[in-house]
Amino acid sequence: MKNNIKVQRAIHDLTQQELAERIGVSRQTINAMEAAKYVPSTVLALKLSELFGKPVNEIFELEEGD
Amino acid sequence: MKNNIKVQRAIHDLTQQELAERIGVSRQTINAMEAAKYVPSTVLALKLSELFGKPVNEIFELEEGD
DNA sequence: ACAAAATGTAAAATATATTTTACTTTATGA
DNA sequence: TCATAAAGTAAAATATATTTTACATTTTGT
Repeated sequence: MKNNIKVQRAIHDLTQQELAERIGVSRQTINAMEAAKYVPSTVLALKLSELFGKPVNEIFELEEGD
Repeated sequence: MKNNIKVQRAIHDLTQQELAERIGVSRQTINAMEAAKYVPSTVLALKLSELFGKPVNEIFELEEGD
């Protein structure tokens, strides 16, 4: 699964730290998520969706092998 | 977080077992997910989205306390 | 160039998703 | 009614998300 969190974060001019605080996770979680190092929960995906004003499907996308 | 998986499953006329096989999880995972007993991964949400032809945001929704 | 902020990364600890097995209860069709 | 499929549930085991702490590297502004 891939995502465009880094782009969305740039659009909304947020640091990883700020984004982390807004959705209630650690900075490392944001960092690892952007690097697609693991699969976040659906609650996190929905929170990002809400904050960015974008559907989950436009932030996250399935890849081969998922 | 709440969801309408049970309804979607009815629309597509699938048993929990069949749905589980389609998206590659156990039947208990589907059952527990319908009962909102835990938060599934974003990959699962996207697979349901793909199978049901519905955006993740129309299958899952945040609630107070999430 | 310097200082400070932001980002990348990693290991250990903890919380939680998911599986497996197994049993019970409920719905469905002959 | 009887047999069977489907759904509900639970405990233990395993995999994985997330946090915490800590440090290295890169970026940014002055």
